[in-house]
Formats: sequence, structure tokens, C-alpha cells
Amino acid sequence: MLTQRREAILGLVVDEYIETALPVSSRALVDRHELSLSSATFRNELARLEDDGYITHPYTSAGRVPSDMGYRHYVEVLMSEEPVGADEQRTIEHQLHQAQGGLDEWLSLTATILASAVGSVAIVTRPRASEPHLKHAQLVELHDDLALLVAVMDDGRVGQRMLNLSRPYSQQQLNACAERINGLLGRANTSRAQAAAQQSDDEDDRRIIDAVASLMSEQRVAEETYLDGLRSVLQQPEFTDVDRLRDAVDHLDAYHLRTLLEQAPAAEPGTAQVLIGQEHGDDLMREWSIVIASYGDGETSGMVAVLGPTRMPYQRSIPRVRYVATLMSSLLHEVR
Amino acid sequence: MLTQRREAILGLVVDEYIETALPVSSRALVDRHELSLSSATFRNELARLEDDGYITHPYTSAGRVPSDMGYRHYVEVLMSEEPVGADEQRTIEHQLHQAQGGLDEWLSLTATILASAVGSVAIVTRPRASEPHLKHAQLVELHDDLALLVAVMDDGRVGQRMLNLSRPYSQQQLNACAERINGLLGRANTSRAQAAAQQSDDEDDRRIIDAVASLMSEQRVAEETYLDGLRSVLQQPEFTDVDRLRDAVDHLDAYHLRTLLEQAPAAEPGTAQVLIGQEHGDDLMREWSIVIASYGDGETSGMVAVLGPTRMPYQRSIPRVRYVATLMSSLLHEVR
DNA sequence: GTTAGCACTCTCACAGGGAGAGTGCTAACG
DNA sequence: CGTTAGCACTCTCCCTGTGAGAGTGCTAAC
Repeated sequence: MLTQRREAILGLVVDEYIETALPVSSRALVDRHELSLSSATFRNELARLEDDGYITHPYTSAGRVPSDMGYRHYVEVLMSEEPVGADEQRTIEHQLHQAQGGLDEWLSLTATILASAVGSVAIVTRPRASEPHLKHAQLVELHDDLALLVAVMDDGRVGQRMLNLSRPYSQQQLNACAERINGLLGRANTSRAQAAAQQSDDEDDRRIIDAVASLMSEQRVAEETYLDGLRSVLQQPEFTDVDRLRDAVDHLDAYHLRTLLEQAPAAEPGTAQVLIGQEHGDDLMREWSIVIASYGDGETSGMVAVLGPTRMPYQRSIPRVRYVATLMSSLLHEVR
Repeated sequence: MLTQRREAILGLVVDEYIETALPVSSRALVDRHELSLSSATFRNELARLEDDGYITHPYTSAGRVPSDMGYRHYVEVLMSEEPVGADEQRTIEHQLHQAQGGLDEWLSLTATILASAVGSVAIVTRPRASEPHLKHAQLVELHDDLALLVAVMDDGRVGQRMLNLSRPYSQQQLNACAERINGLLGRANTSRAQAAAQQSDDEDDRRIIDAVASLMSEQRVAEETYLDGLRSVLQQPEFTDVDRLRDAVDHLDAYHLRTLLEQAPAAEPGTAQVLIGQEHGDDLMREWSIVIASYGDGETSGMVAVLGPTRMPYQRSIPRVRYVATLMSSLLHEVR
């Protein structure tokens, strides 16, 4: 039973709380001058909002704080997004076009840009093909019977592995061998490569093809996850408590966040998914929200996300995550 | 004027403080039963040690805490190292030999092992040649006039860069081109590659050779620095204060630590260098100590280090850093 | 339905006051 | 003369209490 006025008040509460991080009182709402009502009236309405579960009390005589449900309603109905201004767009695109090093540099730059634009933690994952194919394999002679396998996948990943072969090969021989394997596996997916490894009757070929297959399916979390903004988010007032700060540091590592993101329900391309507090089901992060979008096409895709306390500036982060995701999509498209 | 007894007492103080993190009192020294003296005598001696600058007082009636100078004397003269036991050695070597992925996996594993062995932050840097040479370059066609350059250096680094060429090339053409460039730059160092880029009269060749040269000298701090043990070190009692904890998190990032390590004076191979508190000159880390050793040979080398509060278990960390460094040296030697 | 008023609750900051830990000093002891 | 017992003194830390302030919920009047 949310009357229109009650909704408006909820909006004010969330706005105010996001801004100040302080429980918002009836008095504070009066001072906002956006609704000409007395504090007593606000108090009545706040009590109703609390009954309905949109806000809570830390204790009897403190102001109100939005609940997960309150934020959810805010995000879906009440919030007005703060669009990514033309200037901001220009700056971002300019920075990205400056990057010479290609994909990796784009990704880490994107994480940095996003983190500083919203003041929370930003994560960008390297795009991966749902079904990766081999683009090119190369063998480099290292020393005696030791060779370095470098495999380039069609999603742009470059994997490497050292291999102990049965006998020494010269670089020429390795080149020939790589050529043969490229012919054999040209644009093969993981399972075809695995099958090919089974069939091969040459010891070394099998070893190499095996390694290619394993490189294709390999997840190198640390190197495929770009993270930034740890510092800035830890400045937030929610982390003035040592234990909370410690917990935050503990949980904000690439591995944990990567699995967190991977469990997130897939969103339509071009939209940002918001997971507030308990909604993402990871109990350790129950006071964190995630704004996440995927980029790329159906075949090759990655994720862009922002993580922050539930009291996060959704008005800013949602459009920015969405914008950055579409930008990455088109950059990726240019490259393919 | 350090009498023998005073030295022994300094040793006890440092041992005790490292163990408990509590300022050590004259009473605590009596309780250790290692020197049969009354607390009053300890008090007299402690006062002398303080006069000489080996220990300090947080406040009038607290116990004593070693100063940087106190730790220094401890490390150089008093400390008895805790050797890396046979079991421990076996476990470490076993773990390392399990690693299939080669160098990268070794390095990150080493950081993890070291961190858990000493309970502080461990850093391992990827080995780099002081004068890197190109081992092999490869070009992979991506799309139209876009190609991916993959360069393998003789120190095992694999660099990649996307290149916009003047016109589309087929993979065959790119192979030929790579072949030509390998011939041209085979085992070239950075400056020779740069020179070659100048001379080349083909637009695309120049672009490619330029990229090779830049990949050779490139520093990819995040990817060439393996860090672990953040969590465990933040559990230390020195970080119960929010601001200190925050500072620590702020300063313990790969970039900052990498420059810190690079400023460290080079140690003899096979030895560990210890930098205590202010000694390393980085004011932000003035309450941190570093135990650092390099591994590899004169041409290709990396660093292994442990960072912790000045109250760090030097008896454990010094021999372990040294051991791990020699281990890495021999692993690296096997590979070359 | 709105509002003024008021009692009530709870936090927070601050002061005061031991208790405890540890020192420095003095004087006595072997 | 080195060592030690004893003691006064200092400083922290924790506890408690208290008062101010903030904010609510309720009631009664508009």
C-alpha cells in the first residue's frame, strides 16, 4: 500500500542516506524543503514505511535507514538516473583510445575509469568465448627438450605453457610441428582438441595438443580480472570499524569476486543488473550491492561491474556501468 | 658500550616483543627464567639500553620496545636463525614440482608458500634479463588489417600487442613477415631492435619492429609481480587501529611495493638483505621491514621478498627468503 | 489529515575514578 | 660495587555515570 506521497518520502530517505551515510530523521526531511510537511507527518509516514519493510531503525531513536527492499524499490521505481554527460563520455573514450597496448590495457583502464567515476570497486573481466577456438599455436625452443607453447585463442587470450618433450627439437622442427598442429586443430574447440589428443599416435604431438586443449579451457582468474577502486571504497564511512574494514579487505579479492560475478544471473545485453544486499546470496557480502552488465556478443563476452556498500550511488553507477559495457562491446566489435 | 649481559637482555627483549607484540617489562624478563636476575637489575640494564638507543618506551610506565637500531643489532649479532627444516623443504619442493603451468605458476606458488611460512606479505617478481633479447616473434591475423603480435623474450616473458597494419594480410603473409622479422632481429636486444625499426623502409615492418622493441622493454608491474599474504599480515596486532589498517592496505599494492623493491640495494647472490624500518627510506612504510633476496644469474634475475611490520620474525623470514631464492635460482637454471 | 507538544528512549561524548602495570629511584645487603 | 627489595610515582585502560542531544511515538488539538 504505497501511497504516492509515501513513495516520494522513501525516495527522499534513500537519496539523503546515500548522500550522508547518516540515518535520516524526520527533521532532516523537513529541512530538504521538497515536501512541505511537518516533521510529525513525516514521522507518521516513516512509521508506515517501516511497517511495510522499506526502511528500518538501527535503534529506537535514530533516524531511518533503507532496507534492501527499500533500495530495490528505489532502483526500480523512484530513482532518476544521472546520465553520463557528453564531457564525461568524451573523456572516457579519449582515455581508451589513448591506450596502445590493446585489450589488456583497455580492460584495466576501464576498471580504473569506472572505479573513479563511481567511487566504488570496479571489476572488468576479460572477454571469453563461450566456446573458444584455437587461432594459432606456436612453439619456441627454450633449451634441450624443453619448449614453450604459445597459443592464441579466437577470443584474444594468449596462453603459454612450458613443455617437456621426448627429445630435443630445433626451432625449425618446432615450427614445422606447430604448423602441423595448426593444420590439425585450425579453429578447433576444446572438445575437438581433446579428441585429437586421444587420436594422435605421436607422443609429443599428444602432449602438445593436450596442452593446447588445457590452455583453451584454463581460467586464469588473477590475470583475467581487472580490479580497481579498493582504496576509495574503503574510505566510505561504513568502514570506520576495524572488523568491517578487515572483512572488506578479506572479501575483495579477485578470486572471490570472480565467483560472485559468475553466479550473478545473466542480464539482457545493454542493460545493467542490480543485486542489492542479500539478493546475490553470498552471505559474506550481504551488505554489498553489485551493478553488473555484460559486454560483447553472444559468442565472446565479459563482464563489467561495480561493487559497493548497499548505500551506493545507484543513480550514477547504473548508467555508468551500462555505458561502459556498451563501449566495450563496440571496441570489441571493432577488433573482431 | 654493550656489555655481554646487556646484549643478552636486548636479545630477550626483541624475542619477547616479536612473539607477543606487547611492550616487554622487567617482570616479563624475570619470568623467562633465562637470566637469573631480579626485575630491578633488568630495569637498570634496560635503562642503559634505552640510553644507547636500542629500545624505547611508548610512555613512562610501559615496557620496552626495540628501536630500528635494536632490531638491526638483533639481526646482525644476536639472532639465531630458525633453519628451514627437512620436512618444510620437502613440502615446498613438492608443491613446486606439482606445478604444471611453468614459470608463472611457480612464481605465484612461491609467493603463497613464502607468505604462509612467515605470516607476512611475500612478493616474488618475474625474472627479467638485464638486457632482454628477442627469442621469437609471431603474428596472428585478427581481422582485416588488425594483427596480434606475440613476442617471446629469452627471459621467458611473452608480450602481446595488437597492431593496425597499413593493409590486410593473410595469415600466410603474416607468417612470412614474422619469419623475416625473426631473421632480422634474431636474438637482438632492445637498442638493436630500435635501430632496426629506424632503418626499415617498409611502413608495416617498422611498426612491427617498433612494437617488438617496446614489448622488450615494457614493465607490466601487475603481471610480473606476485603478491600474497595480505590477509594474514593484516591480522597482526599492529593493525587493530583503523587508520593504520587503512594505510597498510593503501601501501601494499603491487606498484608501490615494486618500486620499493627496486630501490633496495642489491645483495650478494645467495644472501638475504634486511631493511628495517626507516632504513629503506620510504617514509610511508617507515614501520615496515623488508627481507629481500635476488635469484637467477647475472643476466636474468628476479626478487623474492617478505614484508612485515618491523616486529617481524626475522629468525624465520631471513632463512626462508634465502632458501626460496636459491630454490628459484636452480629451478630457473633447469629451465635455461 | 495535519500538526504541535511532550514524554520517553537511546546514543554519544566526556569526565572522573579506581585498578593495574611498570618504571625510576633510594637505600640496604652481601 | 653490583644486586636487590621496597616504594612512590606515572600513565594507561577500563568502567561507570551523567548530561546533552537527537529522534521517536503518542496524544490531543486544529
